[in-house]
Amino acid sequence: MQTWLALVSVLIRLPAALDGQLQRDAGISHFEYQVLAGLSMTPERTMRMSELASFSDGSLSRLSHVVGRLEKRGWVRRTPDPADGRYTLAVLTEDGWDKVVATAPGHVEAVRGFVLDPLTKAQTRQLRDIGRRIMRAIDPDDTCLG
Amino acid sequence: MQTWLALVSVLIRLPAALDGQLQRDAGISHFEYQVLAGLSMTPERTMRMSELASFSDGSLSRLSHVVGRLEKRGWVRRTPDPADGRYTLAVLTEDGWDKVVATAPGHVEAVRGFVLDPLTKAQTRQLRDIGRRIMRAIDPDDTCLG
DNA sequence: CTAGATCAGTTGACGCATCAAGTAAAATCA
DNA sequence: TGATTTTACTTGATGCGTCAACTGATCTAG
Repeated sequence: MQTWLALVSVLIRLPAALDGQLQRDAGISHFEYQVLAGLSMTPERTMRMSELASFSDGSLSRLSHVVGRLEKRGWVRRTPDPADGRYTLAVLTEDGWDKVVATAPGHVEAVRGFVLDPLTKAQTRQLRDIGRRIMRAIDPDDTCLG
Repeated sequence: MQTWLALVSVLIRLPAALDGQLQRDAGISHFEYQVLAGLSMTPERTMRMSELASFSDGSLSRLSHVVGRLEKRGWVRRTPDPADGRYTLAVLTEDGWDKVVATAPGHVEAVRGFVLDPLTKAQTRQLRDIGRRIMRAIDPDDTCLG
């Protein structure tokens, strides 16, 4: 019960704190950051919309709206996949890359400050395992986690 | 890093899973449930709006909107606090009490299924401590947690 | 080779959260 | 006592996420 109440607060307040940091320092939401960061991590800075959606834990519809906005800001562009016209490729532009490079350090520091630093090494390891167990309970046939 | 990726998924998917269960089974959001459950836990089934807001980890504005909806559904009513006219008391109605009683078991079971059951006893204890440490890092002068 | 089914993505309407501005009651101070 | 400030809350405009309906491309059966 105590565990649960502690967790509920974290579930609400930690995302709010992280969103706040990104919004203040970079003018983007955490979801937008995940999208840009996801693209930046691939060799070609490119991903299919559906891949990107599951990577960033969002629906395809949500991603479509968000990428639309990111496109207007000049950080992403879309092209049909030459290999299969049903897929759409989201590509990080040069400006988008710069945005990620400028934003990442502050965000990583916030994550450290809020989550990693307050915990012991053992707790950090435990938390990784705890997270995986919970994810398995929520969605047994999920393949996102290593 | 692995810890962080695991945690991000939990932060997004666990609330979604819990919201989903409540929405399907009771037609209310997790926040609405927290509000009703909070009121149901006090002896007089009554709380000041500002107390209720901090209990349920939401802004006063958000609570005001939500209580407005709950009032329309007949589960809560509002009266000015006789002791101080600035405060508004939110009171759980009989129908509201019945709603909580009908909803709680399914929700508790979902929490068990998603969070508590997959973890060992030691992990559950660890998670409580982890949650508190994170909350302290986010908001050092927060008094919500025991 | 073509008719239907399926897959990937987009779009628009609706609901909820957030922010800024507003109201009303109590406290503070002149 | 009256004027100002503070506190508690409400309201309305705006923006984002969700759901259902849609478009177009590819696959499959006959």
